Amino acid sequence: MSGTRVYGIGRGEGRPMTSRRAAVRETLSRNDGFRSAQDIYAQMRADGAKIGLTTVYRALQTLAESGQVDVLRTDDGECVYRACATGSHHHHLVCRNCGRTVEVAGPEIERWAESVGAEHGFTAMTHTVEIFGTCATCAAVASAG
Amino acid sequence: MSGTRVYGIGRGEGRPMTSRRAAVRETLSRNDGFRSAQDIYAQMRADGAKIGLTTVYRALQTLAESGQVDVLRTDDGECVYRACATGSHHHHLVCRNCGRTVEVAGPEIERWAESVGAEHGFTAMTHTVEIFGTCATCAAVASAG
DNA sequence: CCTAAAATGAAAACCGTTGTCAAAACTGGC
DNA sequence: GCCAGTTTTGACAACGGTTTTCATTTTAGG
Repeated sequence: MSGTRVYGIGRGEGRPMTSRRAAVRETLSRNDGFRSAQDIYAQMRADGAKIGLTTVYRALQTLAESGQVDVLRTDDGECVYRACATGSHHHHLVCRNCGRTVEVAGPEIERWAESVGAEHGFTAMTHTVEIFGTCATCAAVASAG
Repeated sequence: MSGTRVYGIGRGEGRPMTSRRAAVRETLSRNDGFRSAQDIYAQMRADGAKIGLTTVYRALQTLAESGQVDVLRTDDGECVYRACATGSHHHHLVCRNCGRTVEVAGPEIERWAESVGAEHGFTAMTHTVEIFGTCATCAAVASAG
């Protein structure tokens, strides 16, 4: 992943970009895959940052609201976040082992979802599409180890 | 939805079908959409059933493990369950207002997910695809009221 | 019946997350 | 620089869905 691309730095999107929020975003963007609030908190503390868990939670949800990071829910109900390279609509191909994530577009999926909904009289459609798999690296490690 | 179709009644799938489990499944199958454990519990108690919340949780997860009901997570992290008419792989078109659910097949989606994964060297792919919208009935009510 | 194994349920524990509230850090005037 | 007003921060408590614990009840076989 790219990692250093940031969005509207210095102005924020609705809310001011405080130092803590910037630090949270920066930490998140150094990560390849989706990370939980507690992961980010632990990582920041390990790096010597002075920040509270509550603030990390708040920063992440602010960033999510403003569209600067993507949110997902894991199977066990945990919220995980990721600083995606693109602000436009996309889906994710996620390694279930290491969390490595590839952003994928799927225009045919958008069309499919729309038509399925219309077919049944539904309107104002939205959808969630995530693909999980084992990435090449993890598969190699698994077969070698 | 059909509602009365049941699966392997009287034998279970891995675990015995106890009276409570049967009651939970029966209650769930009387519902159109996805329902939470607490919904089912409340409904059963309202119907006069003598059952504990813990048992409802356990019954639902047993039924889910054995593939007799489908599980989803709502945006706020709640687990919701549904007795689907088909045991084979499918997706859901869910009314975000009333929960009414239509089961949809999407062979092109399966192919798409598979090829996207392969393209990036991923293996053992799985995916989650859910479509949300406002059903015709709810849209009508909203515009009338 | 009688016993062993499984299921049940009330209450406690869990755990991610959100609310509370006082202290700290910004903000725009003076 | 200093002040009043507002926002942010963070330790801690509370919340809510879910799971665990454990004593009791039910079920299945002899």
